[in-house]
Amino acid sequence: MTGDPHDEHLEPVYESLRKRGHRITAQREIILQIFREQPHGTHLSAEELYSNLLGRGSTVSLATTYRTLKLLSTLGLLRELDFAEGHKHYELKQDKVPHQHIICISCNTTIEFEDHFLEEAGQKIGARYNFEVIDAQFKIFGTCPACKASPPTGRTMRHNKNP
Amino acid sequence: MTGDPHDEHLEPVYESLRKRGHRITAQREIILQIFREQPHGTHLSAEELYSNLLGRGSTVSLATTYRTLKLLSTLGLLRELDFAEGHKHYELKQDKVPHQHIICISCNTTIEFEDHFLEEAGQKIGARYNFEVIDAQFKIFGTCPACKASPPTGRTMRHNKNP
DNA sequence: ATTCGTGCAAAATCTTTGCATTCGA
DNA sequence: TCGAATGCAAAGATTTTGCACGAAT
Repeated sequence: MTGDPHDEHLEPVYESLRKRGHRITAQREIILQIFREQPHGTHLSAEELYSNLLGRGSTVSLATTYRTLKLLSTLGLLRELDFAEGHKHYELKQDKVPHQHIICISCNTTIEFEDHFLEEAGQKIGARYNFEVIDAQFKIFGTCPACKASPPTGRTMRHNKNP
Repeated sequence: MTGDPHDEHLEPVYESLRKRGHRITAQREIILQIFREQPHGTHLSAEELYSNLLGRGSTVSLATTYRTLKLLSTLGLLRELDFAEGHKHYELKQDKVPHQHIICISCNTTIEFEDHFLEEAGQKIGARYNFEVIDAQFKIFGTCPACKASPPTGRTMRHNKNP
């Protein structure tokens, strides 16, 4: 994209780390790399990221995976998303317009959409309360067309867990 | 408020339960009762609700507490809120304008605000995708004025857990 | 009478942490 | 060098579940 791949450490992402006294380790680099490779809008859970890491031969531990996700989220480099599934998801925070989510509480399907107004609203409202805004998330929970048509089962519904 | 307290079972809340074949049990009643008694905007975690139950002599089990919270959320009677603290919070869904939240990722303080536009936006966007909207949540994560001024510690920050 | 809901306790998930070692600045 | 970061394994926290009994319709 920018040309020289060795400019990496000059990227704002690494600046954010350095600025606050955090070190740039191989583990943090590869984790950020994985997020960069994801199609825009992809959100990974800690386990998914960990599997991806193992898949490419990395020896990053699960503990470090969690620690890194938390750190990067705190720094505002990742968005921490919660779809009420019992675990969190993370995605790289782009400079572009962030997207928001619609989540089906029956099948967990998520649909993404962009909305400039919501972004601005987050900034404005945060400013109103003197908050330093890291991320604004708009989430719509409901039932998707498919699940409206055919409920999971006739009886007590259940979220998809281990299919 | 309305007059006759025995109209309870005619309330829309109970209608929602019956309508879908769910029974009205003493456990569900007392849990709903507790939520009704909370000041508007209060959000309880499962454990907080459970403590409240025990406090008033109820013998509702923690398992039922969880099951009821999930059921009532699915029915749209409660809002399930996630402030990235590792556990969820619930609040009674009022007919009034729902409020949204600003959360400090450092001290976990939450501030509430209302915004008519956001409510409408949730409905409209959901409709655009043919979703049956149960709840729309706008959350702003950031650092509150106090924490901006005095970071928790000089070193690695940590969320408040068991003070 | 049925069928759903509950309680109990065990289990499953997800995440965090203490400590010794390793590594980045 | 020297504190920050990591790996490992164990612990913690939160939520779910199987089963037998009790309750609501």
